[in-house]
Amino acid sequence: MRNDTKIAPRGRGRPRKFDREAALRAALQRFRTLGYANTSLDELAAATGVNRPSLYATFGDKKALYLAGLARTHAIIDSTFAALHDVRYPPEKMLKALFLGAIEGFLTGEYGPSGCIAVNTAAAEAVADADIRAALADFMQLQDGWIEKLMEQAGSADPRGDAQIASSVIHSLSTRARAGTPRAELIAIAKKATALLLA
Amino acid sequence: MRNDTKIAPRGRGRPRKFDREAALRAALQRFRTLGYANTSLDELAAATGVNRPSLYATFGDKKALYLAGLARTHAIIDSTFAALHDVRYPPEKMLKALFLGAIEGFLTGEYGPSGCIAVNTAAAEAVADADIRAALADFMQLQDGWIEKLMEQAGSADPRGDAQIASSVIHSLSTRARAGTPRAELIAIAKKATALLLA
DNA sequence: TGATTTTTGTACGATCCCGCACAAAAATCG
DNA sequence: CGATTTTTGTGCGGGATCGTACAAAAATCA
Repeated sequence: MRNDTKIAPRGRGRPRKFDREAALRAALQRFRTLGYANTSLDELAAATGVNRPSLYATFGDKKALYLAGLARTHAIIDSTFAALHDVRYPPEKMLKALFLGAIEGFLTGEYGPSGCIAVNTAAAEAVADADIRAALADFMQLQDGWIEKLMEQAGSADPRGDAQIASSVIHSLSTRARAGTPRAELIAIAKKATALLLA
Repeated sequence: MRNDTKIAPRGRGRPRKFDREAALRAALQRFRTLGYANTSLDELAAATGVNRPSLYATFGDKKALYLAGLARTHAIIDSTFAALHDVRYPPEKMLKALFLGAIEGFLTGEYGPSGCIAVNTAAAEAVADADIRAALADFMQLQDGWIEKLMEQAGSADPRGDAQIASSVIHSLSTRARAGTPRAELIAIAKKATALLLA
Protein backbone atom coordinates (compact mmCIF):
# COMPACT_ATOMS: atom_id res chain seq x y z
CA MET A 1 0.00 0.00 0.00
CA ARG A 2 2.57 2.54 -1.04
CA ASN A 3 1.47 6.05 -1.70
CA ASP A 4 3.11 6.85 -5.00
CA THR A 5 1.74 10.35 -5.07
CA LYS A 6 3.84 11.33 -2.09
CA ILE A 7 6.91 9.34 -3.03
CA ALA A 8 7.12 10.78 -6.51
CA PRO A 9 9.45 13.82 -6.49
CA ARG A 10 6.89 16.56 -6.80
CA GLY A 11 8.06 18.73 -9.65
CA ARG A 12 7.19 22.21 -10.54
CA GLY A 13 3.64 22.38 -11.74
CA ARG A 14 0.18 21.65 -10.46
CA PRO A 15 0.10 18.38 -8.56
CA ARG A 16 -1.62 15.39 -10.10
CA LYS A 17 -5.02 14.83 -8.59
CA PHE A 18 -5.22 11.07 -8.99
CA ASP A 19 -3.12 8.03 -8.15
CA ARG A 20 -1.67 6.50 -11.28
CA GLU A 21 -1.82 2.96 -9.94
CA ALA A 22 -5.40 3.30 -8.74
CA ALA A 23 -6.46 4.66 -12.10
CA LEU A 24 -4.71 1.81 -13.85
CA ARG A 25 -6.47 -0.70 -11.62
CA ALA A 26 -9.86 0.83 -12.36
CA ALA A 27 -9.18 0.90 -16.09
CA LEU A 28 -8.08 -2.71 -15.99
CA GLN A 29 -11.31 -3.77 -14.37
CA ARG A 30 -13.33 -2.14 -17.11
CA PHE A 31 -11.22 -3.72 -19.82
CA ARG A 32 -11.55 -7.10 -18.15
CA THR A 33 -15.31 -6.81 -17.90
CA LEU A 34 -16.12 -5.33 -21.29
CA GLY A 35 -13.19 -6.42 -23.41
CA TYR A 36 -10.77 -4.06 -25.08
CA ALA A 37 -12.86 -2.94 -28.04
CA ASN A 38 -16.04 -2.43 -26.05
CA THR A 39 -14.45 -0.17 -23.47
CA SER A 40 -14.72 3.47 -24.46
CA LEU A 41 -12.52 6.24 -23.19
CA ASP A 42 -15.58 7.89 -21.71
CA GLU A 43 -16.16 4.81 -19.61
CA LEU A 44 -12.52 4.68 -18.64
CA ALA A 45 -12.61 8.33 -17.63
CA ALA A 46 -15.73 7.75 -15.56
CA ALA A 47 -14.32 4.61 -13.92
CA THR A 48 -10.97 6.13 -13.08
CA GLY A 49 -12.27 9.55 -12.15
CA VAL A 50 -9.72 10.98 -14.57
CA ASN A 51 -10.90 12.89 -17.60
CA ARG A 52 -9.78 12.02 -21.08
CA PRO A 53 -7.07 14.63 -21.59
CA SER A 54 -5.36 13.58 -18.36
CA LEU A 55 -5.59 9.92 -19.36
CA TYR A 56 -3.95 10.73 -22.66
CA ALA A 57 -1.27 12.80 -20.99
CA THR A 58 -0.49 10.06 -18.50
CA PHE A 59 -0.81 6.86 -20.47
CA GLY A 60 -0.98 7.78 -24.14
CA ASP A 61 -3.81 6.47 -26.25
CA LYS A 62 -6.28 3.72 -25.52
CA LYS A 63 -4.04 0.89 -26.62
CA ALA A 64 -1.12 2.15 -24.56
CA LEU A 65 -3.37 2.29 -21.52
CA TYR A 66 -4.52 -1.27 -22.16
CA LEU A 67 -0.96 -2.49 -22.63
CA ALA A 68 0.08 -0.71 -19.44
CA GLY A 69 -2.68 -2.61 -17.68
CA LEU A 70 -1.49 -5.89 -19.13
CA ALA A 71 2.04 -5.07 -18.02
CA ARG A 72 0.82 -4.35 -14.52
CA THR A 73 -1.00 -7.69 -14.41
CA HIS A 74 2.10 -9.35 -15.79
CA ALA A 75 4.16 -7.95 -12.92
CA ILE A 76 1.64 -9.06 -10.32
CA ILE A 77 1.46 -12.58 -11.74
CA ASP A 78 5.23 -12.69 -11.76
CA SER A 79 5.56 -11.85 -8.09
CA THR A 80 2.73 -14.21 -7.19
CA PHE A 81 4.54 -17.08 -8.86
CA ALA A 82 7.80 -16.04 -7.25
CA ALA A 83 6.14 -16.23 -3.86
CA LEU A 84 4.66 -19.62 -4.61
CA HIS A 85 8.06 -20.82 -5.73
CA ASP A 86 9.65 -19.54 -2.54
CA VAL A 87 7.43 -21.43 -0.12
CA ARG A 88 8.51 -24.77 -1.63
CA TYR A 89 5.29 -26.64 -1.07
CA PRO A 90 5.25 -30.40 -1.59
CA PRO A 91 3.93 -31.30 -5.09
CA GLU A 92 0.30 -31.87 -4.23
CA LYS A 93 0.00 -28.79 -2.08
CA MET A 94 1.73 -26.74 -4.73
CA LEU A 95 -0.72 -27.82 -7.43
CA LYS A 96 -3.63 -27.18 -5.14
CA ALA A 97 -2.42 -23.68 -4.40
CA LEU A 98 -1.77 -23.07 -8.07
CA PHE A 99 -5.16 -24.17 -9.36
CA LEU A 100 -7.33 -22.92 -6.52
CA GLY A 101 -5.58 -19.60 -6.48
CA ALA A 102 -6.23 -19.21 -10.17
CA ILE A 103 -9.87 -20.21 -9.82
CA GLU A 104 -10.57 -17.74 -7.04
CA GLY A 105 -9.00 -15.00 -9.09
CA PHE A 106 -11.02 -15.92 -12.16
CA LEU A 107 -14.27 -15.87 -10.22
CA THR A 108 -13.58 -12.25 -9.34
CA GLY A 109 -15.12 -9.46 -11.39
CA GLU A 110 -17.26 -6.36 -11.49
CA TYR A 111 -20.47 -7.94 -12.74
CA GLY A 112 -19.55 -11.60 -12.66
CA PRO A 113 -16.66 -14.03 -13.05
CA SER A 114 -14.23 -12.39 -15.45
CA GLY A 115 -11.34 -14.82 -15.76
CA CYS A 116 -7.95 -13.68 -16.97
CA ILE A 117 -7.75 -10.44 -18.89
CA ALA A 118 -5.00 -11.72 -21.17
CA VAL A 119 -6.56 -15.04 -22.06
CA ASN A 120 -10.05 -13.65 -22.42
CA THR A 121 -9.78 -10.13 -23.79
CA ALA A 122 -6.31 -9.83 -25.35
CA ALA A 123 -6.93 -13.00 -27.35
CA ALA A 124 -9.81 -11.35 -29.17
CA GLU A 125 -7.51 -8.62 -30.47
CA ALA A 126 -4.47 -10.80 -30.99
CA VAL A 127 -4.99 -11.66 -34.65
CA ALA A 128 -5.44 -8.11 -35.90
CA ASP A 129 -3.06 -6.36 -33.51
CA ALA A 130 0.57 -7.45 -33.38
CA ASP A 131 1.38 -5.55 -30.20
CA ILE A 132 -1.43 -7.13 -28.24
CA ARG A 133 -0.54 -10.50 -29.72
CA ALA A 134 3.02 -10.09 -28.48
CA ALA A 135 1.78 -9.12 -25.02
CA LEU A 136 -0.45 -12.19 -24.95
CA ALA A 137 2.44 -14.41 -26.01
CA ASP A 138 4.64 -12.89 -23.29
CA PHE A 139 1.94 -13.55 -20.78
CA MET A 140 1.59 -17.17 -21.70
CA GLN A 141 5.31 -17.67 -21.69
CA LEU A 142 5.58 -16.14 -18.24
CA GLN A 143 3.00 -18.57 -16.92
CA ASP A 144 4.44 -21.60 -18.70
CA GLY A 145 7.92 -20.70 -17.52
CA TRP A 146 7.02 -20.29 -13.88
CA ILE A 147 4.95 -23.44 -13.77
CA GLU A 148 7.85 -25.31 -15.33
CA LYS A 149 10.04 -24.12 -12.48
CA LEU A 150 7.41 -25.25 -10.00
CA MET A 151 7.20 -28.65 -11.66
CA GLU A 152 10.96 -28.97 -11.52
CA GLN A 153 10.86 -28.14 -7.85
CA ALA A 154 8.18 -30.79 -7.42
CA GLY A 155 10.44 -33.40 -8.96
CA SER A 156 8.59 -33.85 -12.23
CA ALA A 157 10.19 -36.13 -14.81
CA ASP A 158 8.97 -33.83 -17.58
CA PRO A 159 8.67 -30.33 -16.11
CA ARG A 160 8.12 -28.61 -19.42
CA GLY A 161 5.38 -30.92 -20.61
CA ASP A 162 3.67 -31.07 -17.24
CA ALA A 163 3.81 -27.30 -17.04
CA GLN A 164 2.24 -26.87 -20.45
CA ILE A 165 -0.66 -29.08 -19.44
CA ALA A 166 -1.18 -27.38 -16.10
CA SER A 167 -0.97 -24.01 -17.78
CA SER A 168 -3.46 -25.11 -20.42
CA VAL A 169 -5.93 -26.21 -17.79
CA ILE A 170 -5.60 -22.80 -16.16
CA HIS A 171 -6.34 -21.08 -19.46
CA SER A 172 -9.46 -23.15 -19.83
CA LEU A 173 -10.53 -22.51 -16.24
CA SER A 174 -10.39 -18.83 -17.08
CA THR A 175 -12.62 -19.20 -20.10
CA ARG A 176 -14.98 -21.52 -18.29
CA ALA A 177 -15.32 -19.08 -15.41
CA ARG A 178 -16.22 -16.37 -17.88
CA ALA A 179 -18.81 -18.63 -19.45
CA GLY A 180 -20.47 -19.01 -16.06
CA THR A 181 -19.28 -22.45 -15.01
CA PRO A 182 -19.90 -22.80 -11.26
CA ARG A 183 -17.01 -22.94 -8.81
CA ALA A 184 -17.62 -26.57 -7.92
CA GLU A 185 -17.10 -27.73 -11.47
CA LEU A 186 -13.96 -25.65 -11.86
CA ILE A 187 -12.60 -27.21 -8.70
CA ALA A 188 -13.45 -30.69 -9.96
CA ILE A 189 -11.48 -30.01 -13.12
CA ALA A 190 -8.56 -28.76 -11.07
CA LYS A 191 -8.63 -31.91 -8.94
CA LYS A 192 -8.68 -34.13 -12.00
CA ALA A 193 -5.75 -32.25 -13.49
CA THR A 194 -3.84 -32.59 -10.23
CA ALA A 195 -4.45 -36.32 -10.18
CA LEU A 196 -3.26 -36.76 -13.75
CA LEU A 197 -0.13 -34.69 -13.19
CA LEU A 198 0.83 -36.51 -10.00
CA ALA A 199 0.23 -40.00 -11.40
CA MET B 1 -22.19 -28.59 -51.30
CA ARG B 2 -25.92 -28.10 -51.56
CA ASN B 3 -27.18 -25.12 -53.46
CA ASP B 4 -29.71 -23.64 -51.11
CA THR B 5 -30.63 -20.90 -53.51
CA LYS B 6 -32.12 -23.34 -55.92
CA ILE B 7 -33.62 -25.69 -53.37
CA ALA B 8 -35.44 -22.95 -51.50
CA PRO B 9 -38.99 -22.65 -52.84
CA ARG B 10 -38.66 -19.46 -54.80
CA GLY B 11 -41.49 -17.24 -53.64
CA ARG B 12 -43.06 -14.30 -55.29
CA GLY B 13 -40.69 -11.39 -55.24
CA ARG B 14 -37.27 -10.52 -56.54
CA PRO B 15 -34.87 -13.39 -56.04
CA ARG B 16 -32.13 -13.08 -53.47
CA LYS B 17 -28.82 -12.30 -55.04
CA PHE B 18 -26.55 -13.97 -52.51
CA ASP B 19 -26.19 -17.34 -50.85
CA ARG B 20 -27.14 -17.14 -47.21
CA GLU B 21 -24.65 -19.79 -46.14
CA ALA B 22 -21.79 -18.22 -48.06
CA ALA B 23 -22.54 -14.83 -46.56
CA LEU B 24 -22.63 -16.36 -43.10
CA ARG B 25 -19.29 -18.03 -43.69
CA ALA B 26 -17.73 -14.75 -44.83
CA ALA B 27 -19.17 -12.88 -41.85
CA LEU B 28 -17.87 -15.55 -39.50
CA GLN B 29 -14.36 -15.19 -40.84
CA ARG B 30 -14.39 -11.48 -40.18
CA PHE B 31 -15.72 -11.96 -36.67
CA ARG B 32 -13.12 -14.61 -36.00
CA THR B 33 -10.30 -12.39 -37.21
CA LEU B 34 -11.30 -9.07 -35.70
CA GLY B 35 -13.43 -10.11 -32.74
CA TYR B 36 -17.07 -9.25 -32.32
CA ALA B 37 -16.79 -5.64 -31.20
CA ASN B 38 -14.16 -4.69 -33.78
CA THR B 39 -16.15 -5.94 -36.73
CA SER B 40 -18.31 -3.20 -38.21
CA LEU B 41 -21.34 -3.76 -40.37
CA ASP B 42 -19.57 -1.96 -43.19
CA GLU B 43 -16.84 -4.55 -43.07
CA LEU B 44 -19.37 -7.35 -42.91
CA ALA B 45 -21.20 -5.91 -45.89
CA ALA B 46 -17.97 -5.64 -47.84
CA ALA B 47 -16.83 -9.13 -46.90
CA THR B 48 -20.12 -10.81 -47.67
CA GLY B 49 -20.92 -8.73 -50.75
CA VAL B 50 -24.29 -8.01 -49.19
CA ASN B 51 -25.18 -4.45 -48.29
CA ARG B 52 -26.34 -3.54 -44.84
CA PRO B 53 -30.09 -3.38 -45.37
CA SER B 54 -30.07 -6.89 -46.84
CA LEU B 55 -27.97 -8.16 -43.95
CA TYR B 56 -30.49 -6.72 -41.53
CA ALA B 57 -33.40 -8.18 -43.46
CA THR B 58 -31.82 -11.61 -43.55
CA PHE B 59 -30.15 -11.98 -40.18
CA GLY B 60 -31.41 -9.18 -37.98
CA ASP B 61 -28.93 -6.96 -36.21
CA LYS B 62 -25.23 -7.42 -35.68
CA LYS B 63 -25.56 -9.62 -32.62
CA ALA B 64 -28.10 -11.89 -34.31
CA LEU B 65 -25.72 -12.33 -37.21
CA TYR B 66 -22.91 -13.19 -34.84
CA LEU B 67 -25.07 -15.66 -32.94
CA ALA B 68 -26.18 -17.22 -36.23
CA GLY B 69 -22.52 -17.67 -37.07
CA LEU B 70 -21.84 -19.28 -33.70
CA ALA B 71 -24.81 -21.57 -34.25
CA ARG B 72 -23.48 -22.58 -37.64
CA THR B 73 -20.09 -23.37 -36.13
CA HIS B 74 -21.84 -25.26 -33.38
CA ALA B 75 -23.60 -27.44 -35.96
CA ILE B 76 -20.39 -28.13 -37.85
CA ILE B 77 -18.53 -29.09 -34.69
CA ASP B 78 -21.39 -31.34 -33.74
CA SER B 79 -21.32 -33.29 -36.98
CA THR B 80 -17.52 -33.45 -36.90
CA PHE B 81 -17.64 -35.06 -33.47
CA ALA B 82 -20.41 -37.38 -34.60
CA ALA B 83 -18.23 -38.57 -37.46
CA LEU B 84 -15.26 -39.08 -35.17
CA HIS B 85 -17.46 -41.07 -32.82
CA ASP B 86 -18.71 -43.21 -35.67
CA VAL B 87 -15.33 -44.37 -36.89
CA ARG B 88 -14.57 -45.92 -33.50
CA TYR B 89 -10.84 -45.38 -33.51
CA PRO B 90 -8.72 -47.09 -30.87
CA PRO B 91 -7.96 -44.72 -27.96
CA GLU B 92 -4.60 -43.41 -29.09
CA LYS B 93 -5.68 -42.84 -32.66
CA MET B 94 -8.84 -41.15 -31.48
CA LEU B 95 -6.93 -38.69 -29.31
CA LYS B 96 -4.51 -38.01 -32.12
CA ALA B 97 -7.34 -37.25 -34.51
CA LEU B 98 -9.04 -35.11 -31.91
CA PHE B 99 -6.05 -32.93 -31.04
CA LEU B 100 -4.46 -32.68 -34.45
CA GLY B 101 -7.77 -31.93 -36.10
CA ALA B 102 -8.34 -29.13 -33.64
CA ILE B 103 -4.84 -27.73 -34.14
CA GLU B 104 -5.11 -27.65 -37.91
CA GLY B 105 -8.40 -25.86 -37.63
CA PHE B 106 -7.00 -23.33 -35.18
CA LEU B 107 -4.05 -22.55 -37.44
CA THR B 108 -6.51 -21.52 -40.13
CA GLY B 109 -7.42 -17.86 -40.57
CA GLU B 110 -7.58 -14.86 -42.84
CA TYR B 111 -4.44 -13.10 -41.69
CA GLY B 112 -3.00 -15.66 -39.32
CA PRO B 113 -3.92 -18.45 -36.92
CA SER B 114 -7.31 -17.56 -35.52
CA GLY B 115 -8.21 -20.38 -33.16
CA CYS B 116 -11.78 -21.03 -32.14
CA ILE B 117 -14.27 -18.22 -32.57
CA ALA B 118 -16.19 -19.16 -29.44
CA VAL B 119 -13.22 -19.51 -27.10
CA ASN B 120 -11.41 -16.49 -28.46
CA THR B 121 -14.00 -13.92 -29.44
CA ALA B 122 -17.22 -14.86 -27.65
CA ALA B 123 -15.35 -15.02 -24.36
CA ALA B 124 -14.49 -11.34 -24.60
CA GLU B 125 -18.18 -10.41 -24.74
CA ALA B 126 -19.37 -13.08 -22.32
CA VAL B 127 -19.31 -11.06 -19.12
CA ALA B 128 -21.33 -8.12 -20.40
CA ASP B 129 -23.65 -9.99 -22.75
CA ALA B 130 -25.79 -12.80 -21.36
CA ASP B 131 -26.81 -14.15 -24.77
CA ILE B 132 -23.25 -14.54 -25.96
CA ARG B 133 -22.30 -15.99 -22.60
CA ALA B 134 -25.03 -18.60 -22.99
CA ALA B 135 -23.85 -19.41 -26.50
CA LEU B 136 -20.31 -19.83 -25.21
CA ALA B 137 -21.48 -22.09 -22.41
CA ASP B 138 -23.45 -24.19 -24.92
CA PHE B 139 -20.41 -24.45 -27.07
CA MET B 140 -18.22 -25.68 -24.26
CA GLN B 141 -20.83 -28.14 -23.12
CA LEU B 142 -21.14 -29.54 -26.62
CA GLN B 143 -17.41 -30.14 -26.76
CA ASP B 144 -17.16 -31.55 -23.25
CA GLY B 145 -20.13 -33.83 -23.90
CA TRP B 146 -18.83 -35.26 -27.15
CA ILE B 147 -15.34 -35.84 -25.80
CA GLU B 148 -16.87 -37.58 -22.81
CA LYS B 149 -18.61 -39.96 -25.23
CA LEU B 150 -15.34 -40.51 -27.03
CA MET B 151 -13.57 -41.25 -23.75
CA GLU B 152 -16.27 -43.71 -22.83
CA GLN B 153 -15.83 -45.41 -26.16
CA ALA B 154 -12.10 -45.52 -25.52
CA GLY B 155 -12.67 -47.35 -22.23
CA SER B 156 -11.72 -44.53 -19.89
CA ALA B 157 -12.22 -45.17 -16.18
CA ASP B 158 -13.27 -41.54 -15.71
CA PRO B 159 -14.73 -40.35 -19.02
CA ARG B 160 -16.07 -37.10 -17.64
CA GLY B 161 -12.87 -36.05 -15.96
CA ASP B 162 -10.67 -37.13 -18.83
CA ALA B 163 -12.94 -35.30 -21.23
CA GLN B 164 -12.75 -32.10 -19.24
CA ILE B 165 -8.98 -32.19 -19.34
CA ALA B 166 -8.81 -32.98 -23.04
CA SER B 167 -11.33 -30.26 -23.72
CA SER B 168 -9.36 -27.81 -21.61
CA VAL B 169 -6.20 -28.53 -23.52
CA ILE B 170 -8.07 -27.86 -26.74
CA HIS B 171 -9.27 -24.50 -25.39
CA SER B 172 -5.72 -23.59 -24.60
CA LEU B 173 -4.43 -24.76 -27.98
CA SER B 174 -6.89 -22.34 -29.52
CA THR B 175 -5.63 -19.42 -27.49
CA ARG B 176 -2.02 -20.38 -28.03
CA ALA B 177 -2.53 -20.59 -31.77
CA ARG B 178 -3.97 -17.10 -31.72
CA ALA B 179 -1.00 -15.87 -29.73
CA GLY B 180 1.29 -17.13 -32.49
CA THR B 181 2.62 -20.35 -30.96
CA PRO B 182 4.15 -22.41 -33.77
CA ARG B 183 2.52 -25.65 -34.90
CA ALA B 184 5.35 -27.81 -33.56
CA GLU B 185 4.81 -26.59 -30.02
CA LEU B 186 1.07 -27.07 -30.25
CA ILE B 187 1.64 -30.63 -31.42
CA ALA B 188 4.06 -31.26 -28.56
CA ILE B 189 1.42 -30.14 -26.09
CA ALA B 190 -1.11 -32.42 -27.75
CA LYS B 191 1.28 -35.36 -27.50
CA LYS B 192 1.91 -34.70 -23.84
CA ALA B 193 -1.82 -34.51 -23.16
CA THR B 194 -2.36 -37.77 -25.02
CA ALA B 195 0.32 -39.46 -22.97
CA LEU B 196 -1.15 -38.26 -19.69
CA LEU B 197 -4.67 -39.31 -20.65
CA LEU B 198 -3.62 -42.77 -21.78
CA ALA B 199 -1.44 -43.46 -18.76
C1' DT C 1 4.65 38.60 -5.23
C1' DG C 2 5.18 37.63 -10.12
C1' DA C 3 6.86 34.14 -13.46
C1' DT C 4 6.93 29.40 -14.70
C1' DT C 5 5.40 24.81 -15.02
C1' DT C 6 2.29 21.15 -14.95
C1' DT C 7 -2.36 19.34 -14.57
C1' DT C 8 -7.28 19.97 -15.04
C1' DG C 9 -11.64 20.35 -17.41
C1' DT C 10 -14.54 22.05 -20.93
C1' DA C 11 -15.37 22.04 -25.53
C1' DC C 12 -14.84 20.74 -30.16
C1' DG C 13 -14.08 18.53 -34.79
C1' DA C 14 -13.72 14.65 -37.49
C1' DT C 15 -14.74 10.13 -38.03
C1' DC C 16 -17.07 6.00 -37.61
C1' DC C 17 -21.01 3.20 -36.91
C1' DC C 18 -25.62 1.33 -36.39
C1' DG C 19 -30.03 0.79 -37.99
C1' DC C 20 -33.65 2.19 -41.12
C1' DA C 21 -36.45 4.83 -44.81
C1' DC C 22 -37.50 4.87 -49.44
C1' DA C 23 -37.45 4.38 -54.21
C1' DA C 24 -35.85 1.36 -57.96
C1' DA C 25 -35.32 -3.36 -59.61
C1' DA C 26 -36.57 -8.01 -60.53
C1' DA C 27 -39.13 -11.71 -60.10
C1' DT C 28 -44.17 -14.21 -59.96
C1' DC C 29 -49.37 -14.17 -60.17
C1' DG C 30 -53.81 -13.06 -62.36
C1' DC D 1 -49.55 -6.91 -69.62
C1' DG D 2 -50.61 -4.80 -65.12
C1' DA D 3 -50.52 -5.81 -60.14
C1' DT D 4 -48.12 -7.68 -56.33
C1' DT D 5 -44.28 -9.09 -53.70
C1' DT D 6 -39.73 -9.37 -52.28
C1' DT D 7 -34.94 -7.86 -52.55
C1' DT D 8 -31.60 -4.35 -53.70
C1' DG D 9 -28.96 -0.22 -53.00
C1' DT D 10 -28.46 4.54 -52.12
C1' DG D 11 -28.64 7.63 -48.68
C1' DC D 12 -29.39 9.59 -44.20
C1' DG D 13 -29.93 10.83 -39.22
C1' DG D 14 -28.81 10.26 -34.60
C1' DG D 15 -25.39 8.96 -31.65
C1' DA D 16 -21.10 7.35 -29.95
C1' DT D 17 -16.02 7.68 -29.93
C1' DC D 18 -11.39 9.13 -30.35
C1' DG D 19 -8.00 12.39 -29.82
C1' DT D 20 -6.80 17.26 -29.10
C1' DA D 21 -6.92 22.48 -28.44
C1' DC D 22 -7.19 25.96 -25.09
C1' DA D 23 -8.03 28.52 -21.12
C1' DA D 24 -8.32 28.16 -16.06
C1' DA D 25 -6.29 26.27 -11.85
C1' DA D 26 -2.78 25.00 -8.65
C1' DA D 27 1.49 24.19 -7.40
C1' DT D 28 6.91 25.68 -7.21
C1' DC D 29 10.84 28.88 -8.19
C1' DA D 30 13.11 33.39 -8.08
